[in-house]
Amino acid sequence: MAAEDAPAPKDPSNAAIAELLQELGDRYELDGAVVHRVLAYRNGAKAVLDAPRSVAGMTRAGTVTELPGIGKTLEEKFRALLDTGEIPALTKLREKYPAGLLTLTHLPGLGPKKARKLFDELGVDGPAALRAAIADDRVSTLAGFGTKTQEKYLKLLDAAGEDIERPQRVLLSKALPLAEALVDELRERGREAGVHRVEVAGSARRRADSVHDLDVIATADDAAALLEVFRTSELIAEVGSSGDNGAHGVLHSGLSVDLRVVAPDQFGNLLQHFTGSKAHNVAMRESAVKRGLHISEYGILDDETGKTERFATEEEVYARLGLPWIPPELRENRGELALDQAPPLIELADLRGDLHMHTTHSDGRASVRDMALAARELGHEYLCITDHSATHGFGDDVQPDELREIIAEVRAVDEELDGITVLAGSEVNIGTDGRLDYADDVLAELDWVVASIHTAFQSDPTRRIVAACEHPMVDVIAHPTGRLIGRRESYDLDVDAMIDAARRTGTFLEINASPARRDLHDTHARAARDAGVLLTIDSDAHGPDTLTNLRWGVATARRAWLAAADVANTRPWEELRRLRKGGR
DNA sequence: GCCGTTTTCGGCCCGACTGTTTTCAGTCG
Repeated sequence: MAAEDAPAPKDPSNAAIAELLQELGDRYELDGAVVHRVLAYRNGAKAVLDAPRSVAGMTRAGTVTELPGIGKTLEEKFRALLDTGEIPALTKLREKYPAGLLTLTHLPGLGPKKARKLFDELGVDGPAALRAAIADDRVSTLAGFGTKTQEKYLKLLDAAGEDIERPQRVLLSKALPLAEALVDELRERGREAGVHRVEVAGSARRRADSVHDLDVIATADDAAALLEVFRTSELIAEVGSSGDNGAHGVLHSGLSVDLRVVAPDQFGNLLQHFTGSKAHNVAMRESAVKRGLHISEYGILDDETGKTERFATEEEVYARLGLPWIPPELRENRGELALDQAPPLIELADLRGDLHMHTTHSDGRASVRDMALAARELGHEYLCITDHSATHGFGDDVQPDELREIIAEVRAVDEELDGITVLAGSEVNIGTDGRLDYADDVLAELDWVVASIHTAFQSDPTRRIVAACEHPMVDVIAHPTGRLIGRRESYDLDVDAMIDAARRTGTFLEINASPARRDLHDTHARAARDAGVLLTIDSDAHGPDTLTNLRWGVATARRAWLAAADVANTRPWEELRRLRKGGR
């Protein structure tokens, strides 16, 4: 094969590029760069992660500097990465400082300055060397270090064990119910403490994919009494430090919780502050400073009057800054601070049906009838049974004959049950050749066809998904990127190409509501909507209990700025069926 | 390093806590 026929090296994903920028920021910080330069790299990493399109592609097209926080220097670094496979500045910094030094900065309380000093003065190049230096009592002799610091490091090293990792994040579906249970308890048992308001703040309130801790904000007549309720809650496994207006605890799951109790007239300021995100708050403060206003968790200081104004509600905080109240899901500094009014966002109650779920015919745990009853109980107008298809593994395959039996069963249950429409569908595998694993005449008997990739992720998913979009009977592409939050990156998919194919062919794209997927994720779902593609939100339930997954899909849809009209299954089935691509 | 009702240079959010210090740097959220 001639050299020019060799397949082009794969473009680095946005996640991979963001990781490199993050590392550049960390290493420049270690190198003693001014803090704003370091921040610029971290902002760049966020911009790349938030970008709905391929940053490698944008770099080639010369449009990458349109992203906020990406300037000429970062553009050059992307070019170098694409041309040579590496960023020279990063290569140099990697030679200059050992990786173990960055690992050390993951220890809480040991930052880049301290790590650098340990390296320069004692030659400490990682956890093992730090342990040895402590054993020789050399750390406490350094200027700026003392015996307490040395003891703290030893404890941290012992606690961390062999490998020091970044703090783990917990899926929202695990964390939010725990936060809500705690809030309920504080409201109930806090009555005697004269509790006024208790709210979840932080990334859980923003409905992020995952959270690393929980923040709860409250007001009460008797703060001390409310803190006592917190400390004695059965949800709290371990009570940490605790002061007059706040307490820290650890749940049985290991998740950290901070409770802050404030005066009622500051509740809005504190809730806003602790809801974040950091990027949202920083951007909001920067723009406020230009108008002589200084925002903190305690209030808004007006330079003209010299007075700090406190607000009981978030609405008043935003109004003082000339902004509409911004729904927490939008607070990621993705354009929400330029809004004249908040966009209408979809709510769970807007969904009329659920178009992707499994039964015992494939890998589900309940029958068609039980799924239908559970869906009716939830108030759905319709549901669609979409078991796996002919090539699905693990003994969960459904051959064409069995599919016809399922269709007959679905028709019978639909006939039997009042108050809900039961539809017959399938989640059809997209093969490596881009073809589906049922013949067209079989597919033609279905009300709804879901297509997705379950195998051979490395085998050109873009071409396969585009081919599926072009199939006249495919209604929707399910969990389009294949990611599993915190566990598996998306397969190498050209999302732009998929969105374009979906728009061109009238194929819907799914926001799979399984809490470990939430796929499409927010930025991609927003890009799809902006391109004119209709989304669906589906539970992908494998039993009656997971039909309520829709909640997490709606959370993602709201983070994608979607209104009810942007989601196909907010429509009655009779209307939705007419929206399917032509020829059906 | 980015960016512009401070527009090509000079700025670039806010506050708490800790431990080491004689007034503050480093770290964190």
